[in-house]
Amino acid sequence: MSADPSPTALALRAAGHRLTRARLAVIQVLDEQDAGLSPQELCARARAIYAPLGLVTVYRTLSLLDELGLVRRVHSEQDCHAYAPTAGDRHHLLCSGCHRLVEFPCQGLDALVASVEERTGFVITAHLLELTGLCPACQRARAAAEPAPME
Amino acid sequence: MSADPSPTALALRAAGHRLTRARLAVIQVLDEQDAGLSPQELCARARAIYAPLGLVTVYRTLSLLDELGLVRRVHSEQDCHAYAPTAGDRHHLLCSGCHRLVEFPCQGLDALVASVEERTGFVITAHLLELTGLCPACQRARAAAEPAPME
DNA sequence: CCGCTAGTTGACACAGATTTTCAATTGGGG
DNA sequence: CCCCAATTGAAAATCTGTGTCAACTAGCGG
Repeated sequence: MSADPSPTALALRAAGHRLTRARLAVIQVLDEQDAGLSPQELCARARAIYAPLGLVTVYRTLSLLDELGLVRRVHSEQDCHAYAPTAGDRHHLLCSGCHRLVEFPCQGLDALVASVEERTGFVITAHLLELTGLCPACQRARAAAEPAPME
Repeated sequence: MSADPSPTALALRAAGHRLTRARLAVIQVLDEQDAGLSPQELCARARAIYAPLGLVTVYRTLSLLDELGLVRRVHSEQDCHAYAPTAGDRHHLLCSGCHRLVEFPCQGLDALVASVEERTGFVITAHLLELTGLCPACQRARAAAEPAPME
């Protein structure tokens, strides 16, 4: 009941900001979820922890955390304004049929990043990779709907 | 004055849509720029070509072009809703210092895509890759501003 | 070349999301 | 424990994006 090992909260305090109840509630919800949450969803869930929390404060807390690099914005096609805690390099695989979102770990991108850095002189600090395709179920559904592929 | 080789316009007509002045203006602006443009910016620029253009029409045109895969949404951190013409598999490299947008051709992603397809059973049809980093100029600027890296 | 019709358009109304404003509250150093 | 500046929440102001509808026009048929 005393240990509060949330690295996010610690980082926030280290940056000279106060650890208020509102912020702790937001951080706790963010830390528990790793799927993207919109400010609205986040606020709703955080109210279970700290009832008087206002949506405005959620926005402010998110932008503060974002500035400090403690959360990341997730850009899915449908919901562009979801936030997730900064955790490794996760990427998204989106089904264009049923809009299911699958996450997969980063792998095999290092060589590409290194090559781009070399060619452009940039120092790459982050990457966003989203693959879009058809999941197995939607492939079957589509195959059933379009009998002959015309060829 | 007669040749209008805009492949985007042709594709639009091929899909059974009318080539109206409003749409042509939007397409022309999109084709001229390859940095991401927000609907607002797009509308402002397109009005130089076709003054009565309404913002509503820009939204409609963009979503139509998006459906047909003729434009792509660029998810930059600041402006999540910018659009850029789809041109092959180009990817974006965004400088977090000066917000410059550089494009680079797709390369070295095939193996990763194939591996994800194999593991998930998805058929990947598109991919969005955005790298964020610091361009050479901003690296220099930053180095000058922060004299000693403390180490 | 002309007229017709359905696809399109622009203005306005509307719904939501995000920001600003401001007085009241509160974290945490002294 | 006190105090002050950082922070908060509510309401209002902005912005962004969507739905509605009468007027307009691209492009087909003649």
